[in-house]
Amino acid sequence: MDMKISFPDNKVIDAKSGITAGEAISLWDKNALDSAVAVNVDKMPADLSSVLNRDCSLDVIDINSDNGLDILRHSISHVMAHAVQVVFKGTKVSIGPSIENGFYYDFEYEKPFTTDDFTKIEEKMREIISADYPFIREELERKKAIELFASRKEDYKVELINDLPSDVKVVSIYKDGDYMDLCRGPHIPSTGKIKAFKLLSVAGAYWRGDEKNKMLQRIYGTGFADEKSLNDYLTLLEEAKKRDHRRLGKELDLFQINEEAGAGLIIFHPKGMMLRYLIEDWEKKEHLKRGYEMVMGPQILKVDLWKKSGHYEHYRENMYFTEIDEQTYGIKPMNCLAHMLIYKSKIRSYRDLPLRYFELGTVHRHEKTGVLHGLLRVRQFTQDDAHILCTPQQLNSEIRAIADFVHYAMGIFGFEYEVELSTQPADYIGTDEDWKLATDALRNALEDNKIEYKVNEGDGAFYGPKIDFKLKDALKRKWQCATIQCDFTLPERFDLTYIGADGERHRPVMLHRVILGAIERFMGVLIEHYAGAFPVWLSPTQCIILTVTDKHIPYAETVYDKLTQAGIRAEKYFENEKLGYKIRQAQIQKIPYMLVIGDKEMEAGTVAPRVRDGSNLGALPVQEFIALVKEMCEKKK
RNA sequence: GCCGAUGUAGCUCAGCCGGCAGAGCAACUGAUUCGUAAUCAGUAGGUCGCCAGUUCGAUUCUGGCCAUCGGCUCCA
Repeated sequence: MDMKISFPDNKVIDAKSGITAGEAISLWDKNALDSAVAVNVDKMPADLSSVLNRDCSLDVIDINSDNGLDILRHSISHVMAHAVQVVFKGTKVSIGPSIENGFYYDFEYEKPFTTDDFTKIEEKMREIISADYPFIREELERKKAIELFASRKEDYKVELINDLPSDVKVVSIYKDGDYMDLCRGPHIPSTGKIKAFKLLSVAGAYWRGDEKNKMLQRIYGTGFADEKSLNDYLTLLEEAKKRDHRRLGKELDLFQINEEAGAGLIIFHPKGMMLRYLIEDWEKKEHLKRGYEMVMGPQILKVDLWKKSGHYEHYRENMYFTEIDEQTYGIKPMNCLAHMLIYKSKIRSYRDLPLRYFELGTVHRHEKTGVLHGLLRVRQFTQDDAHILCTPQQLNSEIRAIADFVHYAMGIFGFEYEVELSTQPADYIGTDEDWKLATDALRNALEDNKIEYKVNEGDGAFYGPKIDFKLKDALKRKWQCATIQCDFTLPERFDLTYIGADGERHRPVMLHRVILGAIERFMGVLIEHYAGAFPVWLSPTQCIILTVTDKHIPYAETVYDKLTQAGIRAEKYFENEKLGYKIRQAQIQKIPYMLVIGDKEMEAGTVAPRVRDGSNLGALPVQEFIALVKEMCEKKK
């Protein structure tokens, strides 16, 4: 029986029913199979070995495509599980998907795996690869599959099959050599197709991601189409390590986290504080331009107020409390409460709205020890927080204005970001009706303004849904910085009202929002983003003056004075060292400009700026250099 | 909080299967006065994370705690 198979180039070939997808592909293009890992049959992914018996369209999944790489990595995870079960008898397997940049597999084994075990596992993997076992797909009736995995004591697999929806009658398994795994597929044709892989790390991971479940051992690894791509990736990891903000924070003398002071608490050194000051100063001005008013609330507020807001009930675990004169106070984990009280201090008219209260508010949250991470996850941090109280009709334009603000701010720093809409979580306050209103308000604002977003179900704050802006750092990790949260509940709980045009009392809506998020976290991301080489406007030290010999010091002093008088952040480096040494030191400190002062400059009354990138601006009068730096600051370069 | 690893000089890291603690860089002193990524010599610097236990003796072995790192869970 003949059938017609079509390909993406619109070529249609006739083939006998019963040939495999792989055979069909080589009939179409004899070279296409070389880099093929799987195939889409009528847009559904399938193995190259899958048998065709009706008219269909085929589309090769190339190893160099994102999809192909996923399939390759997933197959490598099977090979790793295979190897682990051979090397460590009695290991139970659970799940092993491909992930961004690699794959992992979760195991249960009596003893902890260490990175030293990787050598043995990798060796066994290489054996499996050179044996070139084909990946063989088999379909089993659900009950049979349960029996099969139960007989092999693979409890996790049994649980997975049991939990499949009841309409699933048949499951697929894949075999390579004497290993078998429950798997949807597809897989690469055989283990020999694997050319480049490496195991990277081992870590604990809860079964099914639930902390109530047993903790399994997760081995992370990665794989690529070829050795070179793998090495490029490993080099990239090394480069990323070099721009780790914790390392740069030390090297550039920006901040410390001191064991004696406490975990998750940042101590800013002069240079780190200068960076912070520059960011905050810029940000305050930007807020004032946009109709925000600066306010400030206290660090601690009586516990009853936290009960009123719902924080006590829903956020207590993350809060610190203290006793003063037999009264319990909560140390603020959020800034909204004082802002509510400011609103309530007067009778408000619809003409007053929107009110935009802005505070660089320092908050404390009791984060679990295991999650603390440099500047990115801390216990005390300062948010560039604002609460906007407005009428429901004003929501849309306010949200738009915030989204524009975020876009502008991210542009200044050159960050890419993605937008997510997070909806009602399991633990929440307020009515479902208000939640719907709030969620719709956010969604409509996104849609009206044609902002692309994805939905994060159940990820909202306890008092309202939110729009999250996730920016990407050097390691391509996504960090939540800006967020907009829509809240109908707190105005209700605090009985906030305004007098409308109709003379009646109405309830305002509140938007919580941050632009940079936490200043600490933002700085961490910023350090990695710039690899410590801050643009001129943000550099704690903008230029460093290097003397060639001691006799140039008096003139260098006059240059230093002119620069500092002009508001340029300059440093002296007049030590008795060779120029090359000083340049090296300045280079390591990533200072934007080095001003070399020698005979030529002294005689001509100039400076010779060497730029951080190694280029040279030649001799410039000091005033000209000052103008240049000022222009850079003006342009936020 | 959970799993695993780690904690030695300001920094990066050796070392110790129980017997006086080591290097490079940085710092300090001196010599050198030098033109675009490391001049030479010398000096000083450590309760070997903290607290117990075992031992004649613990930085080393054991236990607890603290902190850090890689993840999980949670989050700005």
